[in-house]
Amino acid sequence: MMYNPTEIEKKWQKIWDDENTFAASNNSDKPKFYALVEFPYPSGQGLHVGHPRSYTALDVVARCRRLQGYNVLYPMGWDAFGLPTENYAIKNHIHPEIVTKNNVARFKSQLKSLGLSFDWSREVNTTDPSYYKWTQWIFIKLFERGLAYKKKMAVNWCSSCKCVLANEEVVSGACERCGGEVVRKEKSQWMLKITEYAQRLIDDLSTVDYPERVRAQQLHWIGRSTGAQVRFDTTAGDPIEVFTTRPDTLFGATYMVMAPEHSLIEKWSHQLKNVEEVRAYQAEATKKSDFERTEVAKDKTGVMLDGVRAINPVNGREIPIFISDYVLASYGTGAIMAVPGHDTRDWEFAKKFGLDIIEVVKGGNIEVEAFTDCETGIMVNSGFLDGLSVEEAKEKITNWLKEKGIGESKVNYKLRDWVFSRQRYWGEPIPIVDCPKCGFVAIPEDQLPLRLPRVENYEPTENGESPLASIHDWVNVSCPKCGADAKRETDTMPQWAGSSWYFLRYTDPNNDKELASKQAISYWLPVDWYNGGMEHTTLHLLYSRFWHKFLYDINVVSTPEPYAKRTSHGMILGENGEKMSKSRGNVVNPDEIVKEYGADTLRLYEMFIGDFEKAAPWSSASIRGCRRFLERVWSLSENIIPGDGLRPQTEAAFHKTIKKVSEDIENLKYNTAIAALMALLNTVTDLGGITRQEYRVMLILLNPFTPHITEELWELSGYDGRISESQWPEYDASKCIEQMIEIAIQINGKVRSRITVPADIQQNEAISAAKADPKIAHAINEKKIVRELYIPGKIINIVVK
RNA sequence: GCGGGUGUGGCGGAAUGGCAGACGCGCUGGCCUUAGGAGCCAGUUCCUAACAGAGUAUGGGUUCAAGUCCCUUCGCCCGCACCA
Repeated sequence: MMYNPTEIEKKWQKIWDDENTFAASNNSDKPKFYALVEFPYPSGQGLHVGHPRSYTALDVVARCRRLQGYNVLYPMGWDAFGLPTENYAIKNHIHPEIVTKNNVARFKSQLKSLGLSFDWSREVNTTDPSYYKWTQWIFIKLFERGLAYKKKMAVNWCSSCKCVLANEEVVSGACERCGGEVVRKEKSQWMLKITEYAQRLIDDLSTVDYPERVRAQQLHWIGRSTGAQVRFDTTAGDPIEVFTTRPDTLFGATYMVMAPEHSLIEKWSHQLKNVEEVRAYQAEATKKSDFERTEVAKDKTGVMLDGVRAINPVNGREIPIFISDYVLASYGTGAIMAVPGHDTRDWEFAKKFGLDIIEVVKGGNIEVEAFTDCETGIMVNSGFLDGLSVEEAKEKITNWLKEKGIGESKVNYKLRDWVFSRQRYWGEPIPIVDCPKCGFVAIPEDQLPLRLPRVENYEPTENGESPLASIHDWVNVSCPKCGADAKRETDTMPQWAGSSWYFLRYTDPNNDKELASKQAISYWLPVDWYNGGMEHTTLHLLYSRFWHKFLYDINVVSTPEPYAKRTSHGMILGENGEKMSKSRGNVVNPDEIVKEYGADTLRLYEMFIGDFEKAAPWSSASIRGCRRFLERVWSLSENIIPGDGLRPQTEAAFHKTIKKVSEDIENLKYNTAIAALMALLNTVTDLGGITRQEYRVMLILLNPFTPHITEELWELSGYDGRISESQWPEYDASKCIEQMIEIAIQINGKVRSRITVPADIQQNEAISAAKADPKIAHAINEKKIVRELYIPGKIINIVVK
């Protein structure tokens, strides 16, 4: 019989559906295992070959765990709010709801064709009112606890999406999604206080199993730095507060710099002799985009405030104050003390403006460049700090500042609060009413969900308001608290809202009383293994950790962290090694691969393609090798030879393969697991066939990777029940050892010959056997043997002179 | 600049300090075939007719033994980037 993947794949997909084979139970005596992949955004382009890499990898884990006796939850859903859908809807005059429905249907049928063992009865969709009811509920809880607030501030504005962006969504000055130019805009926005969780987001990274690159990226993004906040008095009376990580260099502070937006400048305007010049510089700075302002190689610019000077608290020296855009209003206090001797930026600025540069740590040459790498240096020109190490000086000066009441130690984070409003239609409405008397009022919980109104026109407006703002009967409401005329918030939530808690909903997807029952959450959480893309490290992954911690604080979830283990797959590139994209013309469509080779071949190939964590180029030639392998597994069913159990000559090979495949699946080494299975097939083929029991083991080991063909061969071979309900084989370590082993013999570390000896041979016997080998005997000849080593089972090395 | 990776055949890639190149692709030769983008067998790091050599980006070191550990230099990828 021929291997016909199209036929058997359809057959088994239907059976799994009909029999609910992969449904997880919230009540089970088995140990639980929660495997999670990032749910996709159902785009109009359909599934990309990159999606199955992640989905198959965790499908392998999920299927393997089921065979190992776990109660496995492996769910799937749709992260369906978002701009592309809205833009498509605008362009084609179809409601986003319809677009979403169509895209979801297409994605779902594509995913089903891959034979992924999702529990489809738990499917969720973030755009479903019964889902976003709870997204809104969480927002209200955040609001009630002061973690959601509205603030007028400079925001990142994507001029193409006509929408604000979070800091995390700006990539080198451009919009993360569309690449459009990002400019600064003053707007009143809903914000979430993620900064309040900064320290816990750092601390708890040590309690979870994340790849180093993910951990490092999050730490860096949160950007904790310790130092001191110091107050400098000024001749104008108002002090300037600065943050510094180097309080030890205070004696070297020869000028100060404030961000152009700093509020003191306005206050001092009447005392400044060069107000015009200052105003001009401020205007220039606001006009610049973020990208221009943060260009690194850029020359330092600035204006000195003429008329106000600061006083260095350690020596009473009067120093000038500048404004410059190299100081950011949004970090620290928006002002710095400049120590040009020991900070590169300050040094450049000082050189340009002819300011004093004082060496306060010995060791560098401050005439040539700032001496920044000076943590081990000794203090000089620093009064009572002279002679101390940098570390001692830090401590002494901080204590001194505290005693004098002019400063104290301080921790700062680069992380900013999360800009949470979007001026768009296709998102969750923010459930807040703005009442002239009561201020912002959350709508009562029993009125959730606050549904998106049906509208004719959902195009963004030029003035930066949400399309919802023009729907008068929706906007104008009475205040839920006092009944007065009030207005609804018309912005919607960002794309990241729904995905910040979706993994909780899977545990109890139809609950209309709670986002999920406490019981279901405590049973399933934390997620045991979460795989997803690196691109979400400082977005979704960080956001969802924040929300989870908040839900932990209000006693909705029972674990401080949502994911016990995170892994990250590499991208699948086009055949030319470049990122797949329509414009490059190197896109591979998974549907066509399934049609030509079958889903099992696609799955196997994507797992075999290379190191799971690294990017790998697609190869339409290599995939044929995977199909060939499956053909050989198929025809092996017609080559069953008599015999019971494992044969003596295959026993070690099988036990070793069971061990290798089991371990490799745990360690993301899918490629070598498959290589081991290929090698096992070669072994039995060389022996002329396979016994029934051997074939059974081989099929189970292969089942997580290629579920359809193994299910079919299982049935054809007449084994009991379904392979998906069978048991994962166990290996016996003592049986992994071959009876006879080949050992290499080295002379002075170079391999000169090999001998085959019993595995349990003793050192002296092994060495005598080695010396008896003619090549070795010849090589030793009359030389003096200095040393003889036998590393059991591995190598013999004879050192001669 | 900072952080995280990474460098091995023609290609994707294997190798708890112990036989470098597993497994697959491709390629070469053969068998089978009317035919082959099918199948089977053999071979395939480089140099060599063969023996012998050389070989894991670079230069050094540790070791009986180094792709693997330590130091140097170089290249590439990803993230962050005037964060005081």
